[in-house]
Amino acid sequence: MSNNDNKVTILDIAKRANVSPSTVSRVLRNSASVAPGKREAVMKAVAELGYRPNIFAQSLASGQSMTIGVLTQNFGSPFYDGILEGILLGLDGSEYWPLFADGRWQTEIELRGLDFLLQRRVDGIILVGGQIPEERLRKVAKEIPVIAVARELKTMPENCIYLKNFEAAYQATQYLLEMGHRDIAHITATVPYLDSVDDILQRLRGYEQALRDAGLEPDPRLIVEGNLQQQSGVLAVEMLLARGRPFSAIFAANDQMAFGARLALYRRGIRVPEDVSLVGFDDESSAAYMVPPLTTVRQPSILMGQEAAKAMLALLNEQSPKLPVFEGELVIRESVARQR
Amino acid sequence: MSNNDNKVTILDIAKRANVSPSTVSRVLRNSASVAPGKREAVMKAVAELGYRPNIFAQSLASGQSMTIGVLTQNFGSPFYDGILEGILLGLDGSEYWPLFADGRWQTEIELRGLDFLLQRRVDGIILVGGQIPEERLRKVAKEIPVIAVARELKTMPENCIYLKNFEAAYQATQYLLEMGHRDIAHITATVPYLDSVDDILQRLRGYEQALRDAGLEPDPRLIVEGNLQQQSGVLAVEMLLARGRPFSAIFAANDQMAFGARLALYRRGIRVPEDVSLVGFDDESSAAYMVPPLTTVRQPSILMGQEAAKAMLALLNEQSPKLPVFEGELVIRESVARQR
DNA sequence: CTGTTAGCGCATTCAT
DNA sequence: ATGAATGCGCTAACAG
Repeated sequence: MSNNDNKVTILDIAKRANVSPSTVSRVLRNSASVAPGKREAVMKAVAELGYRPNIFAQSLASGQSMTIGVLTQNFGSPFYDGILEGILLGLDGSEYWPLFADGRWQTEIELRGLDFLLQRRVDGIILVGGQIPEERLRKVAKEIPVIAVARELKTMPENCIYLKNFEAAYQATQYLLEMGHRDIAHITATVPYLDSVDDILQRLRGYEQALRDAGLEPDPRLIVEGNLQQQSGVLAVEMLLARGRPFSAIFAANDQMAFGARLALYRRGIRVPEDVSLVGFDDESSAAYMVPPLTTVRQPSILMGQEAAKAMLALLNEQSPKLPVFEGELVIRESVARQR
Repeated sequence: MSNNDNKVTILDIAKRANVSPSTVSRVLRNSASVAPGKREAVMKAVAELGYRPNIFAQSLASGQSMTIGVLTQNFGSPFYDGILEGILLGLDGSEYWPLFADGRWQTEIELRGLDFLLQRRVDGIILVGGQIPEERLRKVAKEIPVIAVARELKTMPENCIYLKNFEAAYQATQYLLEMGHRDIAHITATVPYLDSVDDILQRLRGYEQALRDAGLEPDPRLIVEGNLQQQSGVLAVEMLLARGRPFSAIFAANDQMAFGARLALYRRGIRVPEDVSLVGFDDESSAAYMVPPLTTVRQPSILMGQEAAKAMLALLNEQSPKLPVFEGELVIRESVARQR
């Protein structure tokens, strides 16, 4: 079919430079010392002929693909895209190139994506969230390096970059308590085809624990469930309102649902923060531009992605990086008011 | 180095199935008819040995990489991510896989990305926005199919999927005029290292033309310049306010800047839409969740991405797709009020 | 330091 | 319909 080879091979430049193909290979990948004169001749020939190494031949011969598989969950979602951006940044300048696959929060699709990446012979895999069973991951990790971002793997903790969701949620809830709130609602989430995402569950647990430590028993009527998307935040608030149980604050498990909640409150004429205070999670960039700006927990997605990329490069370089664990920093903005 | 081959080659399954390697290849790629018995034996062996074709060997031998290069501008930005999501969707089910590169709105980086994709021997290239000179693109297009999304290529119009920015901006401005506004500000944009992005420029032109057609001369004091990001919308409004030229409406060249504008107005105690009406562009998902919801021009990013992917697949299949041109639909929400 | 020789795994003639 | 042979372009021993 339509083939895009400029047909210049290592052989052509070998002839042009009056050396052997292997010498060309050597200077190109700097794998052994070559006489300065020949090196120069090779470089010259390369430039003159506009030579471009055929990556498939390279990979076939060397066994390395120079690619890193990135298995994400939700292409187009602010938080995950931030991580991807970070990975891109972290890989910049390296010889590796990312190969993306999207699991769409469905384990089956995710597994297919994993297979695809494996078939593409990626040299390493970065998981962004997701739900692939750890057992499967351990099998993969025997073959190639595996790093998980925004997911805590119980059985392979040394391969994860994540945020302490429980602690961060605890802190956020505690802040609301300190501001005098006693009736604090929580919007948690499940995703389609899946009962719960561990991160989100940890946030719920942190919320509950903070209440208990303040001598309050979590009230099921104050806990509603969305699906991480904005629209579900709208519905969650409407459900909350319908239940008739009064509340003075809402803590949403992510910013997107907090935005939805904000809109629902607006539609009902409920003011933020005068009537109800609102706290989100993730600190995606829109959070600072909500009206009023949203108090939220900062999850440094870009940084996390960068760290993941760096760790992967280290692993590919036979080193053992120590991965950072992130604390969620509470970013206080005007969406929370003191409750008298 | 760390090599991840399960070492099962076409030869192994040839032996196992008592056929020749070429027969195996034939059944695997369905390139010629094979006796049902042998075909079955091959399939069985494949399954039993867990055979996975080596994609590099395939590519090397066939000259096809089965990948499509996607050159984007701003990984992590809502609008472009939407397009990427669409491309992913459109490619789903095909044998092709996307390879992403990010130009970061800098022509130099973009050109490097293009080279990288070419070196990766992609079978086709989808450009998402960007500024690569058309001359260069035409050269590439001689080798492999090229499709541009969200960018109008003057010299190769049959390869573009874009939105009529001028007309859409005209329409949005006209709407504000119909609502009684006469003093309409516009937030346009340039990006770093670049004077202007053509899309954005077209929106400015559409705005100006609508004013003129209504008998109003565009007032330079009502035109401010951001950089497409949210924060620049804040600054733009502050600049506008500082100029002292009254206005009753703002039309921002994208939603992100509209969000920034919204915040700036809020901070100044200027109500939307009672005091100032606001219109954005793109209809990214947050627009509907702004408070109040943002009137904006819908640019169907996901759909555009899907169409691009489909068109690319058609081209790779030696067909000539006719590409759609999108009209921007004005989505009317509460951020605009009638001016008395 | 450098050239020669073998593959890497598969697709594709060319015979049969 | 099928097997044998050749080559894709490059890397990596292996000799010198």
